[in-house]
Amino acid sequence: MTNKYLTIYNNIVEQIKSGEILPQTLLPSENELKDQFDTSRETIRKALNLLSQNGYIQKVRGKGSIVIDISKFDFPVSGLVSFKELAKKMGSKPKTIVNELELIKPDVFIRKQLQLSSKDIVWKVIRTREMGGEKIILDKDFLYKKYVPNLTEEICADSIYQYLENELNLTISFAKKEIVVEEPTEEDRTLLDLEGFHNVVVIKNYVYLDDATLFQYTESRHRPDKFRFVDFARRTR
Amino acid sequence: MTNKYLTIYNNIVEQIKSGEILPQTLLPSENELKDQFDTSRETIRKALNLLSQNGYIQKVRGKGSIVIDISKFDFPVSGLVSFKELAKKMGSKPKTIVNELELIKPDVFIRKQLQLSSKDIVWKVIRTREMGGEKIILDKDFLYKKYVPNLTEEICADSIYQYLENELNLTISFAKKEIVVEEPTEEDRTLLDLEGFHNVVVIKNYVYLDDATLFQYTESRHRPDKFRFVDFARRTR
DNA sequence: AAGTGGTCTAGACCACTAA
DNA sequence: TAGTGGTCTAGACCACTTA
Repeated sequence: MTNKYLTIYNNIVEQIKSGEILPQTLLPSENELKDQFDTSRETIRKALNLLSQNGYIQKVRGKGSIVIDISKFDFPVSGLVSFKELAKKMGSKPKTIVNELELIKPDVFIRKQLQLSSKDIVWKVIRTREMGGEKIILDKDFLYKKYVPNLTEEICADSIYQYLENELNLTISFAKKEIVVEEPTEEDRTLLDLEGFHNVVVIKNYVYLDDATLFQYTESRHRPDKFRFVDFARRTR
Repeated sequence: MTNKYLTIYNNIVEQIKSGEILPQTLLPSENELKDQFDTSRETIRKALNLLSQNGYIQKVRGKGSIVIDISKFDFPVSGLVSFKELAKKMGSKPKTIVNELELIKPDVFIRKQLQLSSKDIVWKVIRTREMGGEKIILDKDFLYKKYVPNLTEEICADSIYQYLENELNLTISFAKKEIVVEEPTEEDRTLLDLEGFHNVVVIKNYVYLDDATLFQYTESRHRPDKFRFVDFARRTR
C-alpha cells in the first residue's frame, strides 16, 4: 500500500523518534511540508492530524505544530499493555493454558452481553496466561458460533485472534472496553496464582466485526499488580 | 461558532439518538448527504469521520456507513466516569474536602514527573471526595507555580479546573493517563473510608497546556468498588 | 457496471499569533 | 502585516462491494 499521507506520517514519526526533530520545537509549516513532500496541503494536514491524534505533536493555530517530548513516557502511546509485551518485559516465556473449550447455550448474562436469543450457541473458552511461572491473567471468551464454526485447543493455545483474521477472514474492527475492579471469584482463586491479592482487575471487551455486528464478549481478569493501562486523551472542544 | 461539519455531525448524532435513524441501517451515502446538506463531499466526510471516531457509525468501503447500536451501552462513550457523574448516580451530594493546600519544593518523584529543577516551586493540593457519606476518592494535585500564582481553599473546594480555564485563561489541551492498582498508603488509609479494601486504583494524569508544556501532575486514588473506566478503541490498520 | 467510501489536488477564505 | 493553522470547495481517480 503506497499511501501518501501515511508515508509522510511515518517519515515524520521516524524523524521525531530518532531525534532529528527535537521536542518543543516547531515542525516546518504546512506550506513548507507541502513543498518538501511535493503534495497538497490537505494531504499534509491528514498526516499531521494523525501525528496529533497519536500524541506526537500539538497543533496551535497561528503558531505551528509543536513536537511533544515522547521520551518522557516509558509506556506505549495508548492501550492496555498486552500479555506479550508484559512477558517480554519480565524476560520470560509467556505460556497459555487452555482450561475449557466448549460449545454452550449462553446463560442470561452472556445473552445480554452479546444480544443473543436463547437458541443461539456460543463458544466458551477459558484460558490462563502464565508468566515467570505465575498464572496472572484469566481470559474468558465467548464467541458467537455462527461466525466461528470450528475452534480447537491448538488455536486457543496460540491466538484466537490470528485464526479469526487469517483463517476465517473475519475483520475485527473495533471494541468497547470497560475496566472495573472486582473481588476474585472461586474460579479466579482456582485458576490464578493470586498470592494473597484481594482484587482482580477485570477488562470487559465487546468486540465487533467489520459490519458492526457484536460477535464476541471477553473478560480478561488480571492480578492487580501486573496490570497497567495507558490512555492518551485529547480534549474535545 | 458556525462550523459546517460540526453542525452536520450534531444533526446526525441527534437523528441517531432520537431513533430517527435506526441502528444497523446504513446512513445515506456521502454523495446523497452532500446534496442534502448542500455542501462538498470532503465536508461530509469530516462529519462522518467524527461520527466514526465517537462510536456512532462504522464506515465500510464499498458499502456505506452502518449505524451502531449505542443503546446497548449504558455508559458514556469514553473516559473515566467522573466524580460528579458518579455522585449523580448514587443520588447523593458530592462533597470535596481540602486536606492540604501549600507551596512546596518538589521532591524527586514530582520533579521527575513534571520535569522540573529543584528550584521550581509547585502547589500541592490534597483533596478528599465524599459521596453518600463515604470518602472514596483521594486527589493529589501538583501544579507548576509559574502558571498558577494564586490558589485558595475556596477554589480547590470548587473546581481547580474551572479556575484555570476561566480565570487564568489557561487552556488545558490534552493529557496522558496511566491506570494502575496499588496497595493503599498510610495516607490513603487515613483520608479514605477504605472499608477493608486492600487495593486502591490509581489514575496518574499528566496534564499539558496549549503550548505543549507539562504543567500539572495529578494522582486520583479511588476505592476499587467505585471505579469504572470506559474506552472506545478503534483499530489502527 | 453502478455505487460506495478512500485518497488526492489546487485553490479560496477565515481566525489567530507574532513581529 | 505576514505567516500560521482551520475550514470549505469542486473536481478527479482509485479500491471495493453488490447486483
